[in-house]
Amino acid sequence: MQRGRPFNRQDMNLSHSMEDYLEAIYNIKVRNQVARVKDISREMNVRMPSVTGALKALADKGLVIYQPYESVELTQAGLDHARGIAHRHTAVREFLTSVLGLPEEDVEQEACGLEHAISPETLDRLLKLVDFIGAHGDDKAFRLSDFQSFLKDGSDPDGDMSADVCYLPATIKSTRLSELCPGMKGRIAFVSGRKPIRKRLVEMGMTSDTHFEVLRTAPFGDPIEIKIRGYNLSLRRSEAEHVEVEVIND
Amino acid sequence: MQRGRPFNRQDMNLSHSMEDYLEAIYNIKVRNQVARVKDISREMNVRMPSVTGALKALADKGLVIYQPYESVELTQAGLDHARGIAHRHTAVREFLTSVLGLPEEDVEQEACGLEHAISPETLDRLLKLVDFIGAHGDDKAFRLSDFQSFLKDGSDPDGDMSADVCYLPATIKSTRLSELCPGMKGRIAFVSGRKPIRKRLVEMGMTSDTHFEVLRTAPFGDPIEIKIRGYNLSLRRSEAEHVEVEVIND
DNA sequence: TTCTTAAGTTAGTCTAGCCTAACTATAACG
DNA sequence: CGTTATAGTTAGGCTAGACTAACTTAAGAA
Ligand SMILES: [Mn+2]
Ligand SMILES: [Mn+2]
Ligand SMILES: [Mn+2]
Ligand SMILES: [Mn+2]
Repeated sequence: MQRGRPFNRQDMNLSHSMEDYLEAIYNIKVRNQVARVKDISREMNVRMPSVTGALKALADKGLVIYQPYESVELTQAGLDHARGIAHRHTAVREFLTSVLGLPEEDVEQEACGLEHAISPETLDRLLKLVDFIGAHGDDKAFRLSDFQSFLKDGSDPDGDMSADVCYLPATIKSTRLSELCPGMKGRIAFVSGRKPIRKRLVEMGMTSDTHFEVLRTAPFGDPIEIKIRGYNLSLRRSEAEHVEVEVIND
Repeated sequence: MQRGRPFNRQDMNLSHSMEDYLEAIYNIKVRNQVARVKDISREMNVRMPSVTGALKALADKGLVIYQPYESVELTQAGLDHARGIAHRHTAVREFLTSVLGLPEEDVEQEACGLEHAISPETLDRLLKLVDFIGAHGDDKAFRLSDFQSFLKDGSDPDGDMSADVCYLPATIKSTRLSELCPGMKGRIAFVSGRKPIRKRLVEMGMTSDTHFEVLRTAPFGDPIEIKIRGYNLSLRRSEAEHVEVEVIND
């Protein structure tokens, strides 16, 4: 009851449909670097004119850059938003499979329906629940109160996941390079931002599909050092924020 | 991705909006016996002409009986459907509060958004998760695998909830009288079905707002014996199915 | 360089779901 | 029994989001 408007996510109120378009664009770009109308149409199972219409609406909201006949670019706001939706999707999927034990192949559609109604607080706790249960495995016993206190202060009586300086939820499959922790590996998906920034990063070797490993990060993640193409490369945080990566859990 | 149609729930495909109308009608009837346009309008925070339109749509689908200027009745199909939505709502709410520990007052809207995207399998497991954790309380430890095997065969190593002959999930706040287990108490909410059936049940004392307790049920719940207005009353299952009750956890 | 074809856009239609404004029915009251 | 207030309906408008049909663009093949 009380059919009100959804949660305030950064002052932007997107419909389920617009969120799905944004999510699709993001996922296609992570896979393919570029997202074209046909790709989106195929991914979402709608006709191309529907995509054109959605792109106009998203462009009006400042979330994508859309020039007729060109491949669609995400703005910084659009990218942040899209990443958020994709994270909600994976968080829900992982909850359904790893906590509720539902079969992988059945949960995709359901996750994509639920993701639009997940509040920021619920997302946070869902991520933590999945990680908490993942860390405990199938064997180790725990109390609900253990989880509740882990929620509050990050403490865990069994010590498997307490107070990591750098912590990325296991459910997250793609994010900014600047979010990664030392030891993590990944694949450069695409580089965002304005031309000069993109150019500079590409010249440093941050081209799509290249694999890398994070070597170390300074206290506030600035700079971040990675191993890429056999070289060690040091990036400023402001640069690493423009590099969208797919996390690889070997 | 893949914006397809929702789950097949008894061959009926209701929009989120239509589900909310049905849920509101059900909840109002559980509280008030009758649901009028104004009540629905207030409950859902929409204007009255929107309600009139929704009622016409629901009547076309055979879920409500709608005669201009009269209070709205649920058909048997509509009642079943509505009860299902209300159960999804409460299951989600209880999960959010008792497992994720979110504050009661924050979760209503979110539950009402999520309920529309919950599959039957997920509902089932969510109900069981809440019950399982409820039965274990905050203190007793358990493994995820305990829950998983409880899901499969209803067995629980700690024995608190194994193999109850009669089992009603704790999250369910209102249902048919025929679903209740011996020892449970409740309040008659309303009686459904055609006039002669309703009349017969009312003559037996099954009038709205009357409190009762279930004394015992025969193996397949037929007949069911209750204590009501100081008398013991025995009902056939087919009759008890028409009595919608609010469960009272004293 | 022209032809062909796939990708993309435009225009127009339809449905769901909300709204306001204006009209109508019902019931309660004097 | 007529008046009046409230509940309810009808008519009409608007937006979002899908669709088809028809046209346009751009890129590769001949
Ligand atoms: Mn979705
Ligand atoms: Mn999704
Ligand atoms: Mn709802
Ligand atoms: Mn609800």
